[in-house]
Amino acid sequence: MGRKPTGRPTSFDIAYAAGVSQPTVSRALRGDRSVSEKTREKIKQIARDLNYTVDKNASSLRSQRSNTIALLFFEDPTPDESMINPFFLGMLGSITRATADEGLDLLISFQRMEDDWHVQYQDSHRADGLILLGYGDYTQYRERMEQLGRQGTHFARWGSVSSDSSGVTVGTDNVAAGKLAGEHLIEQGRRKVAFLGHADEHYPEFNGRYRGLVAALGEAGLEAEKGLQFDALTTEEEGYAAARALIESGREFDGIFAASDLIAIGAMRALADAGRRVPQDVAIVGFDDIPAASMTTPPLTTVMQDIKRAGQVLVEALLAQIEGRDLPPRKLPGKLIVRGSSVTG
Amino acid sequence: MGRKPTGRPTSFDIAYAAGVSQPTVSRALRGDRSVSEKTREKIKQIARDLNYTVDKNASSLRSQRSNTIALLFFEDPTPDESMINPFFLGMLGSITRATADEGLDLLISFQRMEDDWHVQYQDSHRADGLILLGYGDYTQYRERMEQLGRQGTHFARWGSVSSDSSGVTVGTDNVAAGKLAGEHLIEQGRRKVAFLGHADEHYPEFNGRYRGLVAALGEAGLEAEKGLQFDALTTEEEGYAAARALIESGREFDGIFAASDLIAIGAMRALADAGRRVPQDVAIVGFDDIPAASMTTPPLTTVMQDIKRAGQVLVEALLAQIEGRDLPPRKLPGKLIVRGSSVTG
DNA sequence: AAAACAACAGTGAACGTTCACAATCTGAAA
DNA sequence: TTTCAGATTGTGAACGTTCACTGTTGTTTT
Repeated sequence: MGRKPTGRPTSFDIAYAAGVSQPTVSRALRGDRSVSEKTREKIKQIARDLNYTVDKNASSLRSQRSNTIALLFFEDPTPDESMINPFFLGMLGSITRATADEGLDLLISFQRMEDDWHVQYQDSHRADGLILLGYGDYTQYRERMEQLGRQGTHFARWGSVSSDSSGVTVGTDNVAAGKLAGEHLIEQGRRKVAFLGHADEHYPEFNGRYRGLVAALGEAGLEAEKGLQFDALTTEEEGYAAARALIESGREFDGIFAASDLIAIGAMRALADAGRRVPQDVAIVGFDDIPAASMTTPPLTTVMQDIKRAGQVLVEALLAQIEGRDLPPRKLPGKLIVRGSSVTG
Repeated sequence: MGRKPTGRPTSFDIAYAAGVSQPTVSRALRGDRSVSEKTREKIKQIARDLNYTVDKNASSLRSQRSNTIALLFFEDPTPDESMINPFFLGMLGSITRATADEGLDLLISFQRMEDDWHVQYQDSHRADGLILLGYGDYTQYRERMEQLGRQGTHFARWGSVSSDSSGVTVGTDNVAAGKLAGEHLIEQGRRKVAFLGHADEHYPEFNGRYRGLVAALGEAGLEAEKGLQFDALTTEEEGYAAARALIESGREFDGIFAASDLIAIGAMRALADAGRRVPQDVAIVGFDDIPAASMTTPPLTTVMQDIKRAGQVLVEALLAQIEGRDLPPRKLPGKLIVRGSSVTG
């Protein structure tokens, strides 16, 4: 008689060994206050001895809470699936850390815009909420987000902070950060600053950075030439192409503010190919501070996004939302990192 | 009468609507062959209409299978937690893709060597198996792996392929790959090739690469000078320091094989600071082919590890092990990527 | 001393599946 | 006609927790 000899121990085994009822074991291990210290210690000790761990599935099923969140990367139709935006990879590290600190598990998934199983994550009780990271044309996934909102799915998103109807958004204050970059270039004596990156409202983050640059120029009594803005998505190739277009336009310029580091790196290569010296002929500032930024020659001046804080804030905001108290959108400051690509001497 | 009006639908709701029993719904959606096509279609349609999805927790609890695997990064005590080895980040992308293709969810977690909750993932039924990625002193986590083995935990590991007692190991054929690098340098006319990276048995991967280099030199009738090997872990800083030590040793050298790209990048910086030209004075070859490798000036010649395939093979091996059929260790070939850092003209 | 209240532990059910087995219904074999 | 294998579906239980209550103490209040 007795229980089957095989398999991992359950809370019943612990209860039997401790001489208490099974729910008491559950309460004790969960930290419920209504268990006396003495009993709790005893139970914990036995659990440790028997190598017992709470079954996550049973626990989640009964409590309807998985203590897991899903991190979803949305990519624009990327030709090469393996090449992930390094900035988001950094974010991944930070979010991992933040979730671990909260005792949450993290499920991750890369998705293309076309897919739509993201809607399933919370429905199937795999996760209590979602964190969305994505870039590319904003309007494309605005619709998805509204769908999530309608379903009552909890989610937090990194991106341009605006008055979205649902979910919480956390993002860098792009306008202020762009202004930092502009002011720095102006301080370095640059007068004709080009902007590489999409600047229309489909790309609200880039757009904010552009507006910041324009504002900085304006305050210095300079004018932002419209002809000095060239579209580029955040890849090295597009940065190269945009810089090439800029050079071939024949317009004069002595500074470049690139909407992302990858664009800046591509641009630096184009400048080198065209025989323009960085920083002597052209000072260049990027955005993101990805690891590669410090490895270029010359090292790239850039605006750092506070990735570490970003992860914390995203998780915080998501948890708040899950618990029913909605948080307002949050803007994080950017920080200028001055390196060799923008200062002479 | 009737069920409570709120909450998401369960399989009972679908069963009621379809006029069948609840287990039949489960069978139909699961793809069980013993359900007639007609019934299955009907059930699937209704499920779609009612926006029903199977509850992952209930399913996993009953079936004792979570269809989830956990990806664990082991880091050596890293001062800056946010800086993750870019090579492993690439691997992450590949593993994500592979798990998604198999219909598996992926749980991720970064751990320091000191932690030991990794043992819990399978016990608590969060995951069916583990994939381990890590670098640093091998002996440090050899012990952990044996513990996992004793517990009967399923796991696959990326690293140096050897005769480990438990788990499956998948890795690049480091000796062959190192030989590729050596042969290339020799072809470029280099005769005194230094190796930057730990080369002792505590770091079996680096050790294999070193042995490959020595073999290539040997076959060309050259000798590997022991004084030309300098320790370095896989960071830019250590690469810089190692190259610095090499230069200051006063020994002659005209080629460098770095055990990783990060080391190579650090070394290139040290060479530049010392006024040595790459590739004219010193040809340099790295290992990994991380994204930054193509962005340095000059672009870095390196040995590419087949990341994409690696992810597939790891997942494959793990699944096989979970299903009880153990697979032998797998070695993947490396591929030489020639760029500007090793060829003149 | 009776009543009221904590503090703690036990009881039975519920979460939403999947499993093992029994039951039904077909059409074909005997 | 009887029988039986094969194809479907239904029945009851089980997976291992957590939840909502009920009970039992011992302590404090009036």
